[in-house]
Amino acid sequence: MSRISTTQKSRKMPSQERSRLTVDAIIQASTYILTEVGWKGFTTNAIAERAGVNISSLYQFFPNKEAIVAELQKRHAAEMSDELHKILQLVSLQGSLKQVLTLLVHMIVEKHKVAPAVHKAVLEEVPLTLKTSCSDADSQLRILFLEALKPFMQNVPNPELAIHIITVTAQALINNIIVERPKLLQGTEIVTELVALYEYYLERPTATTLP
Amino acid sequence: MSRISTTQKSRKMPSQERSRLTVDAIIQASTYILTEVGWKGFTTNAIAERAGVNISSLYQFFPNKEAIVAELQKRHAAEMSDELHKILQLVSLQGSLKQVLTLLVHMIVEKHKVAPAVHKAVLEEVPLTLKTSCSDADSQLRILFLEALKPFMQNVPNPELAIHIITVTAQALINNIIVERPKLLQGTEIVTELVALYEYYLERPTATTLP
Amino acid sequence: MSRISTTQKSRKMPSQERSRLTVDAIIQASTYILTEVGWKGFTTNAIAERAGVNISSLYQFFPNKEAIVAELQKRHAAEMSDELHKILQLVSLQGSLKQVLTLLVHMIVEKHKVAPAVHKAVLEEVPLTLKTSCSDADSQLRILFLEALKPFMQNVPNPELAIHIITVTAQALINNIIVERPKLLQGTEIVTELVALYEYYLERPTATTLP
Amino acid sequence: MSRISTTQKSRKMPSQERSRLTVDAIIQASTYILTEVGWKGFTTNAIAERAGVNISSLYQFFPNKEAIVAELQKRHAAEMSDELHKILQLVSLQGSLKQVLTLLVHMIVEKHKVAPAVHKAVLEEVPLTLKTSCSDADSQLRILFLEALKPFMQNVPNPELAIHIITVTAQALINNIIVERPKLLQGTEIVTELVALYEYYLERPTATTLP
DNA sequence: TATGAATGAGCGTTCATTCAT
DNA sequence: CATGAATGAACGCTCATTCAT
Repeated sequence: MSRISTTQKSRKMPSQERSRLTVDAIIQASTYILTEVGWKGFTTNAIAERAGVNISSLYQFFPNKEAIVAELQKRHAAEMSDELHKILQLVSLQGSLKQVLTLLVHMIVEKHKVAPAVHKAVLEEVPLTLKTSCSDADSQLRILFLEALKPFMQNVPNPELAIHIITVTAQALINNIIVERPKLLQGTEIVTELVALYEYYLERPTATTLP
Repeated sequence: MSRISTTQKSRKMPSQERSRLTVDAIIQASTYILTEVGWKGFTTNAIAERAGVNISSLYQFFPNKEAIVAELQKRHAAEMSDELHKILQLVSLQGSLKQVLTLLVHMIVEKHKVAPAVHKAVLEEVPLTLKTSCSDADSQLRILFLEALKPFMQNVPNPELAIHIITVTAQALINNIIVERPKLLQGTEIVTELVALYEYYLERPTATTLP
Repeated sequence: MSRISTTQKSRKMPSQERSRLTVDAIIQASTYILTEVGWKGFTTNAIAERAGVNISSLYQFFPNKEAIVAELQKRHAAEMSDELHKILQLVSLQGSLKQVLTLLVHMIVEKHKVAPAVHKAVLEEVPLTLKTSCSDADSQLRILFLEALKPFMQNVPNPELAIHIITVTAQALINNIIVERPKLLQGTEIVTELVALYEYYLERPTATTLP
Repeated sequence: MSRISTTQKSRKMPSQERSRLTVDAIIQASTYILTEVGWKGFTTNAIAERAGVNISSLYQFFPNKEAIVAELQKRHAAEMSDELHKILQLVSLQGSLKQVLTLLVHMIVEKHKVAPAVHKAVLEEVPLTLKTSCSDADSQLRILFLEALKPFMQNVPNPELAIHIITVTAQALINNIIVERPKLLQGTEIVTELVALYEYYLERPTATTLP
């Protein structure tokens, strides 16, 4: 399965104000189509038409369709990352594990409530084969999480793995809830449950051993 | 988003043995293409060619492409379900929570190791829009889990939600590990961690309350 | 400059009578467009439309545009080859060099008169990069020429090269005349000249040496 | 002072001088692309980018793509012509036919060896439909050839046609050899053969008649 | 019934060329 | 004037699906 590198010759970055608008229109149209129509309708022609720009203009700024998807993901990840960043720095040095966890989980859930459509679309519609590793944003995020939660860990043999498990499961669960049980997002139950899930996982009474 | 009815009944009940073989050939070819080539190569023509059946024959047994995907997922889910069924019945009445959890998680992990390609393909390649809710198989499974783990629960306000959380997170985590850290599957660490994650989540020392 | 092999997976050969007609229609339409419109108008869509077949049908029998060009050339070369074959076998064993040469050149010229449009189109319109080596037909032809003319050669150091030179120059000259001086084809002058050109080249009075 | 002159320059001369540079850059870029990439990559945008000039500037000096091709051919033809000019004037009045022919053919071959890439590109990549008749350069050249070789002709009924035949066939053969048998260019065999071909064609023992 | 042939709709992408600043 | 941005018109090609034998 040969894949063309997504980051090939990224077409000219817009230098004039005019083209900045064009690029924004394309991104906006892409977002709209992905969220409202889905991946099947996510065609370059449709995007250009919805953006009100010529298809060739689209290709002047994005070398191919994948690049649009990548940009979408990049922007989405950056948004999330920024916000998390701020909050993490605020809460990291104060409070109990439960308090910190509550804040973190609450924040994640809130973040997902804000733009659930985009989030869902990026996560659900884009074929996983096209997903950029997001490693930059993700790994940075995990480092922050690690630093914020490490002080509370007890008997955790592999803190980095624990953080990995937490972030992956939290993301997955919230996404699943968005899709399958959206009403749960409106209460606090889901936050409570996730805090409960992770609290004792990090503060283990004794080392976990197989009997 | 208008969707064409996905789950029309398969046009023809394979009453004869020949039909059964044809359908199997199609399913087998579909599986091969999905795992070895990916969703992009998953075209009805390609499937028919690989299956050695005429494209029209394919459409005699499957009303459209989605039906093939649905059948694939159905078979895959059924396979998993069956196995889980058996094991769950074996272990449900004996041992401690940790033992039961260990067995369950170990089993899930093992199951994923056996056919990771198919699993990954069904999970990663098929656009989520096409994913049948799998509610039949899944909900049955969750009932089994619920029955197996309920006796151990302490201070769990919503057992059904807890099971939901466990199954969703476990699936997600294992899938993530298959994709991003496949080497972890070879050791027992991941099982240990998941057991640790769920053990105290189900046997909570005291009711979880926000301070 | 990477080239994709032209002879990749040549699509299904037509087995039914119906598709034979389709292929013929495509070839005929291709010929028409190439001769009457030129390379610039030689698009697969135009060919299909002119042929009265669906564009997809075209691609059912030709893997890509190059394959159509190749088929065109193949058929054209085969036609020429066949005729030359026959005539060469007739004249090879009788007459003087001048007579044989006259027949050969006359035949080539006549052949070009018959289908000058196709010939010109294949030779002039198709970018040389797409020209198949034609080695099969051409080399066979040259072998025939060699056998027919070798008995007459005197003091020719490299008969095979001489044949190469003769065929290449004859082709080129006639093509040039078709394009630039078509009226010359109507008289016998051009035949006379070519015979004169080749006659003494093959029957050299003495070995050619540099003084 | 220098400032004034500079201003003057930048108003008048330099604009012409600049234009020249721009045109040269375009021509140079065109040559590069045609030789190194081929006709398929020969797009106005690519040319402008490679030349380091804006696409609109390109269209300020060339009304369309064809004009670039024409200029390319014109310059190439002029180059060849110039050189031939000089040599022809040198050799025309001395030596035997064989000597003159040898010099001429040798010169043509050498000329092709020098810039075979450009030559080949202009000849092979440009669709023949776009080829300018080159009549200016070519006909001038042929006149020179005619004057140089006419004194040696014996029993040649149509000297002008003979020259036409010689130039066309020589060009074609050498081009063919560049493409198909480039190794032949390294020896003298090809020169010898061409001289042999033309020598007796021009000095015919007796008038050529059909029996 | 099983098969080869057919097809409409559309996709991603390009390019020669022109506008507008 | 020079430049970045814009654009219309295609182009090569695919695919899910249906027809006709």
